[in-house]
Amino acid sequence: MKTDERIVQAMAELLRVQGYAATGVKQLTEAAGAPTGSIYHHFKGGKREIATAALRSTGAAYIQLLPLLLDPYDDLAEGVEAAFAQAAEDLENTGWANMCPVGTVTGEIADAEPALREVAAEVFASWVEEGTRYLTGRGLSPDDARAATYALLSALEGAFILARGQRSREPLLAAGHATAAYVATLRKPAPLTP
Amino acid sequence: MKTDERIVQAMAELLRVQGYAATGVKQLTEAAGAPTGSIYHHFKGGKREIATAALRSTGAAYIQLLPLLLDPYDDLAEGVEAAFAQAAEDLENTGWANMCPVGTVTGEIADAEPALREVAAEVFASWVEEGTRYLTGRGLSPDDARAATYALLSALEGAFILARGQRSREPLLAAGHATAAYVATLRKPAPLTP
DNA sequence: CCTCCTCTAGAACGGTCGTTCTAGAGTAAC
DNA sequence: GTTACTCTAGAACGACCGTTCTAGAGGAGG
Repeated sequence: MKTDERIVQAMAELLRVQGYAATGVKQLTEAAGAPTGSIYHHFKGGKREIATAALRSTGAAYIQLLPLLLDPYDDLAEGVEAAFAQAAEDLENTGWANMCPVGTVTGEIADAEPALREVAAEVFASWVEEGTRYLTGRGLSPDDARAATYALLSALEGAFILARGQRSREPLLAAGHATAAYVATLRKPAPLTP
Repeated sequence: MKTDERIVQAMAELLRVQGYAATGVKQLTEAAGAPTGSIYHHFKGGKREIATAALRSTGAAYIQLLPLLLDPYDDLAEGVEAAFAQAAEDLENTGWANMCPVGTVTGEIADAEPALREVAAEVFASWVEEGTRYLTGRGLSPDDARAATYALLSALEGAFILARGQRSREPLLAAGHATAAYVATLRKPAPLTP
């Protein structure tokens, strides 16, 4: 793997675990196995530029999980609940460290780092677009699909925070169950027209 | 207001807007109108101790909003949707700055600051306890009430992040609608026993 | 008046931050 | 061998961090 890719990946990992402000360049040099000189050679913009690259890269990678997780389930609601359960297991297996770097960073730097906030907004927007497309393909109306994507992402990001804080799967399981119940109401046939 | 209370309140405000790592003691002295000496006189534990006090104080204050927001609505689902809409309006009116300090800090420092993480976990636990009690009082079974509280908190915290990142009410409105739809399914009469 | 104590005030300190700078290793072309 | 260029390597730098320290202001009790 090329050095610049190693740097971006290491940054993504660090952002996911400890956020932007707490991640130092020195720590990044160790995690990426590249000294300061290399880092600033590849990324003249320094820490901020690397973080934006990491957020974009994460954004592209995570959205691919959506069909991967939901396609196996004929019943969409069932798939949603299973996806949250999977996330809960992953979180616990990594010692409650794994989270979504985009969510972590957004909460932290929304005001102090406008450039990063904008990149996070872009990533969220791409997720919503992709999620809407996918759920429309699963039979939801475009409006319902978009709202459901927002609801699903919100529940997931929020449950990550609670689960991580409490070191418990319960928030993720409860949020998954709730989101599944909500999605199930959307798939019911429209009420008969009078 | 006493100096120590001013300090805690200023810290809560700063945590809400920019998180723990990005909040400096110097900034706190300006926001609280108290010099360094006063701060360390009142809080020997320094920044960390003030942050824990701020989280606890916030935790106690926010949970009081629950009955305040939901009591006026006979229909629980309707109340939930209205509460999210209210949150969306507040967020926009403060220039997308207002968030929940507990959520912000938890995402940021879950690993780097174990003491703070533990306080956040306590606050979440108290919210879950109080929310479960309230929703049980509104007619839900204890299990449903607890799950619904987790789902509601998760959706709210997550939607805050998305809304703040995108500077849009849409995530909060979608999450509110979804949570309301889920709550509505819980209030339906139990299926007839065979 | 003096004494005692709480709290204010901010300068000073060591450490760490993100970044820059200088030096050299490696490699390909000629 | 020489040149040119990319990338590695880490020391050095100023700025700022959280914390500690010294000094004094302001009252309360005698």
